[in-house]
Amino acid sequence: MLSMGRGHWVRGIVEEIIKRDDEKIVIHTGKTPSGPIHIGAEREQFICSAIQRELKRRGFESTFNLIIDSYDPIKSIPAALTVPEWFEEELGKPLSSVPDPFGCHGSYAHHFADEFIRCQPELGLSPNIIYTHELYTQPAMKDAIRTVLRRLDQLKAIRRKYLHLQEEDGSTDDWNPVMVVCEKCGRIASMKKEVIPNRLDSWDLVKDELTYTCSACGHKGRGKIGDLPMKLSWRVDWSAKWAVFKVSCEPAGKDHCVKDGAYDMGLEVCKEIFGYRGPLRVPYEWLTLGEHAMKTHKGITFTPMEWLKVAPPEALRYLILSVDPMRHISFLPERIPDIVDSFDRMERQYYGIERIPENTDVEYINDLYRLCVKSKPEEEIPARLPYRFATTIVQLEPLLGAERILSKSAEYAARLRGKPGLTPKEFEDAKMRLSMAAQWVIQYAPPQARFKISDEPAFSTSDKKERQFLESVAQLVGKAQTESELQNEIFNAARSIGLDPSRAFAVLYQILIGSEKGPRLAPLLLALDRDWLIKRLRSGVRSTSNEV
RNA sequence: GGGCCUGUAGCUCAGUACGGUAGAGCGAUGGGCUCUUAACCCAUUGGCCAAGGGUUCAAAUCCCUUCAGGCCCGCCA
Repeated sequence: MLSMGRGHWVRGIVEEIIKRDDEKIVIHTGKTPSGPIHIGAEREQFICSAIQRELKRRGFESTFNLIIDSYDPIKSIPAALTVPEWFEEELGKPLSSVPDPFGCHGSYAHHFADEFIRCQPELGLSPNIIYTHELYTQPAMKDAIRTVLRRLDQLKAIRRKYLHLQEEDGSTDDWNPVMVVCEKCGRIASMKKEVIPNRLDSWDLVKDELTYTCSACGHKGRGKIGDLPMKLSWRVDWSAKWAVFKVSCEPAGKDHCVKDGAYDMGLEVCKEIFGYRGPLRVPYEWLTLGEHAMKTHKGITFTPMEWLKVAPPEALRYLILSVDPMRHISFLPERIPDIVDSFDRMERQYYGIERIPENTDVEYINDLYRLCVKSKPEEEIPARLPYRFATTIVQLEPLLGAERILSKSAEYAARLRGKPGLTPKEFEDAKMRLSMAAQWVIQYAPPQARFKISDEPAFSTSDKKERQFLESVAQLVGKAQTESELQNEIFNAARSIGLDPSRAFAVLYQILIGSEKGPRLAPLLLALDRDWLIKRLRSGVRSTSNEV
């Protein structure tokens, strides 16, 4: 996709949008809050965000709406969710009128939508939020319902074509796409074995009246189109919103973009029934959790909120926006340090302090960086605490304490940029990365990335020089030392005994953390309780002297 | 049955729209650094570009055919 001077893929999309010459540019995206909304949904959000930013860069204003499909019926309860027994009764009601099983929001829809929405500003996104249960009270949507009923035969023909239904004349096709929320039981569909929407029995467009039968409780109702709570079914609903909002562009997952799929049919309905040409389609592939697709209903999810606990928002934007929409992204939480470090590298390239590989489009880097930062790039490159470093030092917290971890980290981050210290903003960033890294270590770090001081030494030596060395170090730590003195003294001790320094360090790490390598030694030794440390060092000798 | 995506170094992937003879990061190995913040620097190691055929002076790139993996087409983005 990228090559010399071409820039980011979003440019191509934006060019097509501009070519449409819409009066107003409206970008849409939607999500059904049927359960926890996972990180894959952010792909659509970020694509829209990127489009909006690129439009702005070219001097075009645009509107970015996030439609929450809160009026859809709840069809099942996600496996990962524990709900009260009586929740079965809620199936078939609009998500917006199902109670929040956690009790903290006004409805089921609000609970899950809200968690997602609250993450959006953190991720550099600021869509207008539109709930469909509110949208459907608007006159424009009521009109859309009237339009659909007026042109029902034409609509049915389109539907038959896309769903490959046999009957040619449609004489037995009594389908209609208008669903009514039952005044008696509150359901919009029954969920017994399959989804059976509440249907209209009759309608009178002159009187603006209709009758319906509830498929769940059997209630027969009647009322004005303007008064009754109702919605259009899926593919027609999508088109209606396109037409009502005059949507210029809406990305969609590959499932909807299949030939003769929902998007194709939606566009035709939009054009033929509502008289609007419909949006530019931007198809995108899925973001999977390793090998597996995320499935809300099976509880296989990773949510934006979980991301924000362990990694910076820019890195998520980077993960998603650095990949062509039609390419599949395989995400694994274990790889977060790679992702953050890659983002940092790109940042350094943007600011010209890291070499850009040959054949790489500089414009692409520039575009991508601007799309990844939350608002605008800073004048100067911010000093960053490398995430991988953070994952290491944070594991020393039980020994060094939070304060020294923080000061060490700040010092290190500043030194990497050749600065005397961090600005308050950079300091906050470093602090944030430390807490994220700490959380990552707890939740996602693979075994080789973890270490800790073992309670019992897992190592002892019978080598004479090594034993002598350990004794020297035990004596060294008994004296007051600065870090650099101690570090040098350890080297000197090893040399004077004739022990290879790298071996000497390995021995110490083995005794302390059961590994060949570890964090810088002197600060670690000084941070430990002195008596404990001396005992530990000598234990590495004593246990063998018993054997000998 | 129909459609989409992917297959390039141990790993993650650039490079494919406009063909010019394979790159990056990570890893691994070796070395350096009065000697380790798993740092840094240097070097080395790495690939029949899934397979076959075609077009061409020239193919990872275009065309055709296979194979493998993933996914979608019943309101899951």
